[in-house]
Amino acid sequence: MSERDAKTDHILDAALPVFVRHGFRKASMADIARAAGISRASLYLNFNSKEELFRAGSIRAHARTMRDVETALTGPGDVFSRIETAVAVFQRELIAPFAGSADAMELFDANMALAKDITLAARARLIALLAQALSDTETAGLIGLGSLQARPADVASVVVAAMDGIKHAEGAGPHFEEQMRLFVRLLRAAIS
Amino acid sequence: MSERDAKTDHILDAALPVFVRHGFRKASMADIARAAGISRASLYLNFNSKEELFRAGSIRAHARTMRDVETALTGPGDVFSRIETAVAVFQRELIAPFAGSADAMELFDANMALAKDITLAARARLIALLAQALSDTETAGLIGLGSLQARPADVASVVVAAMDGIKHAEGAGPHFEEQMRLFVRLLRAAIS
DNA sequence: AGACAATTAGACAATAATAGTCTAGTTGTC
DNA sequence: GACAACTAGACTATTATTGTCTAATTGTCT
Repeated sequence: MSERDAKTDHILDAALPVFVRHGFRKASMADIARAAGISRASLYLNFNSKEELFRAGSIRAHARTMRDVETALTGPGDVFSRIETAVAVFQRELIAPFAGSADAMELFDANMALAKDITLAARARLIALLAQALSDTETAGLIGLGSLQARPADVASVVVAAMDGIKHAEGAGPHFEEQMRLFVRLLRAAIS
Repeated sequence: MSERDAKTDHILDAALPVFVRHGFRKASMADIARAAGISRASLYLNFNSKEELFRAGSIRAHARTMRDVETALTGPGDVFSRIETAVAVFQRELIAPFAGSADAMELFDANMALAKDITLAARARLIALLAQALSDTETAGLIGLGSLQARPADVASVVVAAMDGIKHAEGAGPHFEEQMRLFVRLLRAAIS
């Protein structure tokens, strides 16, 4: 890792809790510079604007998460437990850290305004990865999608949609993993 | 309680977490109005300025705390346990709620700027109450201050100073009550 | 109905905070 | 000394916030 990347990482590490605490709008570049232990001028040497900085943070978080999601899907266990883990990773790394913020809505709005492409691409990739896992497992004869009359990609889409729905349910904080486990049991029963 | 006081209380209840979360400067009147579920215009009908609102909150917190401190000092137990409880109450109600904030320093600064008189009066009253408790106990012959060559008010001042010192010690969050208990044991050993 | 008090959304000007840029000076490294 | 990275601080343009005001709305009382 280059010096430059290390510094970028350090700044983003410092910026994250500032955004979580204050939201995008109220988090000032001065706050972020102070948190990173550098001057405001230096901060602008690394990022041309607050929006670019936020976008870089979103890009890094998505990249890390998708790496972990891939790891989860190539790990041990049957396809259901791997899907369950992958979805849990996606939720834990990309959603939970911000959902706890009082400005969660504003942060998600900022993300869609500044990193919509990244966010949608990651979501599409998650669906594709889940579909691939299902497809491989079906080819191996371990599950059967015939009874559902659905392609792997369709099932993967439903899994991700369910994840979204469970996430958005009220008071879903501690319930997410539990509800997601239930959904996976349901899935397992349907296509095993 | 009049309707007016109930509304005032409701607003202050809503404003407190906003100040704790954002600090005085970044907490806007719009934030507070939203938290209280009223319009900004209505907020200005109840408080003429943000500073006046903050001051009212400080006044209320100090009044409540001093009431609880008095209760603690007239409660059961020997004078040492009563002092320990009283100081713990003072700390828990007036300091701990803000010390947890990321903007703790700014909040204490704002308080000294806007409610210095209230704050110093409460502190003086705490010392006076402790001194009175010590004095009564000495009159009853249960403790002796002679060996220290100190008046009750002097001992009370030292107790409060110790409280401050322990509060300000680094990482004192969970250690406060424990260290304060130790100090009280020390006090007990000295003048019992 | 009509008077009344409390509230609201929204406009408004004055003030303050912030973003982004720039300069001059510092520090540490080759 | 040359160089790159950094810094404090000044600076303007933009944006946010404060505190005030008006007109409209709502609910309450007579």
